[in-house]
Amino acid sequence: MLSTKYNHLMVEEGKYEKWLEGGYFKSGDLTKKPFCIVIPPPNVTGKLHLGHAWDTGIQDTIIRYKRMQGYDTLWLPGMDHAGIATQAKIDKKLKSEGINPREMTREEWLKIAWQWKEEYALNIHDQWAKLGLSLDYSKERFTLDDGLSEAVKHVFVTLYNKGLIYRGERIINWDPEAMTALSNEEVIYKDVKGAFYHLKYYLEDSDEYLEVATTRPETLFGDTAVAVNPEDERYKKYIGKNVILPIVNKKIPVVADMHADPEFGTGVVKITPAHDPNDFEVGLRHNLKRIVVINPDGTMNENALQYAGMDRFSCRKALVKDLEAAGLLLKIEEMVHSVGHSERTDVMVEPYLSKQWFVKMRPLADKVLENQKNKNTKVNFVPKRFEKIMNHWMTITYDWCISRQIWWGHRIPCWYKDDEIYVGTVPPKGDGWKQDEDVLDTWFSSALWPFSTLGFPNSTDLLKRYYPNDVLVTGYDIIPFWVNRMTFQGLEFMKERPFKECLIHGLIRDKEGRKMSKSLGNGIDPMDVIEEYGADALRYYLVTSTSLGTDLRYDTEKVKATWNYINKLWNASRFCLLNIESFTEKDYKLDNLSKEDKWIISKLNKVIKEVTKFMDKYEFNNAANSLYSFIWNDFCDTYIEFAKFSLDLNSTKSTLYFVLVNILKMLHPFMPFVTDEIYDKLPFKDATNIMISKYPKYSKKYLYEEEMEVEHIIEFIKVFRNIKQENNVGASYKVKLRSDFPEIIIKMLKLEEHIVDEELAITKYNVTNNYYTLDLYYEKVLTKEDILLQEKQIENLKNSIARREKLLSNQGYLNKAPKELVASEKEKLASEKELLEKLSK
RNA sequence: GGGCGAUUAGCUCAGUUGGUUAGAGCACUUGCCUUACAAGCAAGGGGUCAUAGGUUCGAGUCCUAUAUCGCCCACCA
Repeated sequence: MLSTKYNHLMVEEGKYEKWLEGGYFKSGDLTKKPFCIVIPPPNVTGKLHLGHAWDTGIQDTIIRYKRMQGYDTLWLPGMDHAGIATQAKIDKKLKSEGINPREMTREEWLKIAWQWKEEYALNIHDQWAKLGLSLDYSKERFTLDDGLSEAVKHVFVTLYNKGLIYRGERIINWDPEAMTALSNEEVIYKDVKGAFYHLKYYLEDSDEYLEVATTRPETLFGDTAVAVNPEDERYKKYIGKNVILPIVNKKIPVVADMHADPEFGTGVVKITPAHDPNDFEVGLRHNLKRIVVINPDGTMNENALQYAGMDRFSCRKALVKDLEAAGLLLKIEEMVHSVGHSERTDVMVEPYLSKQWFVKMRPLADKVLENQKNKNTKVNFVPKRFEKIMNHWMTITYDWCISRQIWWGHRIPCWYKDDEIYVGTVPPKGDGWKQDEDVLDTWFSSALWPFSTLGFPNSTDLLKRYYPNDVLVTGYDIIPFWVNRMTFQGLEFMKERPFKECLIHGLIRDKEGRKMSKSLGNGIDPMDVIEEYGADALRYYLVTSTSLGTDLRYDTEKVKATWNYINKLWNASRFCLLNIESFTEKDYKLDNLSKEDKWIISKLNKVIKEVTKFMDKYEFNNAANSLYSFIWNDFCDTYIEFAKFSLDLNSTKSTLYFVLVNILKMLHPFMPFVTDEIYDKLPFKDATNIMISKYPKYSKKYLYEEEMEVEHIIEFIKVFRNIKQENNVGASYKVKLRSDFPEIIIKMLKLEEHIVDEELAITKYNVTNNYYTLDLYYEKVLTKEDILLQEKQIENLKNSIARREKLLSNQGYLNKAPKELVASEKEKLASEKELLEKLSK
């Protein structure tokens, strides 16, 4: 039997192991229809956070629902090597141990990295277990495992051969901390206080100068021209002349280029082709030299003359000081401008000329845009509005820089020998070939996740059965990084969308609406929440408290409220179990049912219909709310109270059992642990475990036509209690029944000892809901307040009647409103009028 | 500059083809230890649905402006 109070620790203890032993998470029953979700692989850098709990909670809810509906569900687990992030963490750890990671050999370092990965993978497995996720571990993958590496190589080589991957010298975003190139998506723009430095660039052999404004004076060592707009009257005369580059004292030309905006700054732009993407383009147009002045680690190189070796920011300071001393600094204008920062290391990225590998995006993106126009083959976003984000990104896309100068990742399958280049899935034969040192962007492998995990590039049975995936669940923040890229790679290599539906949830914020972050110290460890309130409470709260796509403000009070809800379920179950302990399958029959039995079953039936509808639309909040009010209000507060008067009847026991089983099943996807515990205690059941039991189905046979009769009984009980309390009627009162009263009302209100036949000469109150009427007699003189109260009741009624009469006299309403609505309005009006008459007799 | 979202009770949020007098949890008031649950039960108070127009028989819901907050994208010499 269940203990008197819900104890989440005891309930959740050992359950996950039991599920694993039962093999319930395994996919592969070919007699069933397949349903597949691949997990967004968490990074092997650390612990799972609340966002993961939310994301995976949603997926497990879907998977458990589908599994109970009879699908062959594959929820494929896996992890991401997370190149830069993981390497940064490992390096940091090594440094803290006094080891310089760059002095290690690549092989030595990788050995440590794999140890790290094993350690963190264990953590993550442990956390998945705590969360109760029904993942099929027999199919688990890692982005760096052999199979996935094959897929990566295959994709790289194929795209290369198609001309969709190329190597070239471009301005890329350089992270001087991690010392690697980044893609545009890995750069986060932040507003920072900076300055506009106005410098004098003297014209050759002249006292005249051009005023050049720059935010990055230290790049002037790489200037190879200054540009003015060809239409700019102020500067037309200087075009073709030379200016003297300050400090460097070198001649550079004044060129005419549209890039210079006469409206912006001074209208004169210094051109540094090696350190600015726009200047790079200008340089191409004017055939300018590209001079790199910064080292990969962010220090100045020899081109910076006496500043060589200084950090880029120290150099800026020193240089400005020297310029000022030389009279070359006109003014410093403070300004706030947005500067790119590395997503992972948070240092300012440096636009940097460098030879990197790129994916040519235009043809791939066009395929996505084309495919999204086809209703039957597109990726369907839920909520729909997120489709625009993908479309927008695909429209404006630029080539994707995929090479990274780190060690942790897929090595680029390209070999060099003198001037020869070889790209292939296996190393070239012969001596002297040297493989490219770089690895691929982490997202290059993540982009293949929906099919690389299923055996691609081989045409496996798994791939045939589970691709495209049915659903992908992720946050809106990684649509550009991941969803977009999976989509174009899926279309390119599988000729089909990677998943039919893409569910987008929001971000978790703290109670004040701020992002959870380490620097704010407002992060919450899901494992602590599980310890305090249980995984069921956490999951239910996360999955059901917002509609998809919106952010969630994490509120401990709500987790607590969820715990109370589970405790309520626990106790209701306890009540049921206490009364059906010796109940057997033979006794279980849904016949000879009372009105109340039929009523709750009918209500349950409607809830099944509603919950199923909501679940199918992924509206978990609505599904859960509908279940909540049924369980708490209809089942616990009403039916169980009714049932207490007929617990000896088989019909009551059967009804209790029937309702309990069905609510347990519907709750199971949201709170797997506690529903398993209770289901297990049932005297008999339809499956060895609730997670493989059959999901409830709506059935017309449970409809109860006289449902309203019971509703009227419930309503009367409420009216009576209300009047009793509002009028301060104590324990001694009498009632005279004026209509036929069902036993259940008399029992519920405990009226037996209060019933009299005659009229009494004490305060009388006519209690009615127009279906049941009684006179309530009690010892009290009617005060002015009481009379006011009665008057108020009458007034409310009059107002309501007036409103309805007006509505029903409106010809437009009568003509256009649905018939049922009009009929029910009429009925209500009649009943209100009748009630008014009685009250004001 | 372009786009998206939010604005509903003191707080956090539902309200998905426009249809009774707008809901929930928490908080609040009153009365109850009624043997499933006091982490509970019973009853109650609390909202001009951001503002202004419009469409409609009927608007929290649709349209047009405006305001405030948040996010995304682009630009930023």
